[in-house]
Amino acid sequence: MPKTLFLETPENFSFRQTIYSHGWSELLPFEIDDKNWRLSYVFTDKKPVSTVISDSSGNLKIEVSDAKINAKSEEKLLRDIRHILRLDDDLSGFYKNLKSEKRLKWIAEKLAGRLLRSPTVFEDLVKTICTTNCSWSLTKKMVANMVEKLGEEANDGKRAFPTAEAMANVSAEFYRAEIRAGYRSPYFAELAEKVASGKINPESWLNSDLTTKELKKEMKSVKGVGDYAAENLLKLVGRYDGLALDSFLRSQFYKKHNGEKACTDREIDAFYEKFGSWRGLAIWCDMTERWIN
DNA sequence: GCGTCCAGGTCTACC
DNA sequence: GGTAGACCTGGACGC
Repeated sequence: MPKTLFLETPENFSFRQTIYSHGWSELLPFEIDDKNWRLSYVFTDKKPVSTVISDSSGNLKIEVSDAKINAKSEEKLLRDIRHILRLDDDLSGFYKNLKSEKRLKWIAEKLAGRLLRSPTVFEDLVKTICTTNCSWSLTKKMVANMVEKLGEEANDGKRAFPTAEAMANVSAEFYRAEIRAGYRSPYFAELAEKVASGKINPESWLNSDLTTKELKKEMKSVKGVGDYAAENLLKLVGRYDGLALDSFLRSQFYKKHNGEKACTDREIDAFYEKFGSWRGLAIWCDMTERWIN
C-alpha cells in the first residue's frame, strides 16, 4: 500500500527546472517522466524506499511505495528530498549577479540553477566517474548495471543505488565484466573500499572548511577524478567557481559564442570570469538554455 | 560485416 | 607545469 506525503517548497523553486537541470534524472535510481513531470527515486535508509515525486500546487507530492514507513524514516526521507532538490539553496546572489547580462535574465525568471543531486556525495562521485571519457549512453549503462546488480530491492521491485559496503564487496574484475566499467574498474573497487572503511568521507565535502582549491585537490586524490570531475562535484556540493569543462560544454560554447569554431579553455574561462564565484553555474545554465525553455 | 572514430577525461611517465 | 600516449566501452559512421 502506498502512502502520500507533502513537502512545502520555497517561493523561488521550480520543480521542472530542478529535475531537468542536468542528466542526473536519467541515471538510476532516478527516473524521469517528462510527460507528466514526475521524478522517481529509490532512497536508502534501513531498507530501500521507492518514491514518485511531483509538483502539487506549489508543494511537492511524494508517493511512497511502503505505507509502513516509520516516523524516523519519514523524517530522513523528507530531509533527503530537500537535499536532492536543493530546497535550502539560496540562489539570490546568483540571480543578482546575472542582472548585468540581459540575455541570461531567463535564468532568474524561470528559477533555474538548482542542480539535481543524489542523497549522498558518494553516489554523485561514482556517477561522475561514470561520465568520464565515454558516451552518455555508456554512462547510463554503467550506472544501471551498478543499481541492478548491487543495489538493494525496494518492496515494489525497484532498486536503490548500492552502498559503499555493497560496492566494496565485489572485485575490480566484477566491475569490468558485469558493470562494463572498463579501465575505471579498479578505481571503483578502490573508492568503495576506502569509503566503506572510513579512510575517506565524501559526505564531509558538503560542509568542508577547506578552500575550494584545497577541496578540489582532495577530490582529485580519488582515482578517476580529474579537473572536470572535481569541478562537477564541486557544483553538486554548492561551489560554482569551476566551469567543469567537458566535451559537451566546449562544443556548446563553440556553437553559441564562437561561430562554431574551437577555442582554448582559457578563452572560455575569460568569457565567464565576470560571474565570479557563480561562473560554473552561469556557464551550465547558458549552455542548457534550450533544454526546457 | 568490418574498421575507425570519439564521447559529459584521467593517469602515468617523461621532460 | 606541461605534454604524449595509453586506456575500456559501445554507438555512429563510412565502406
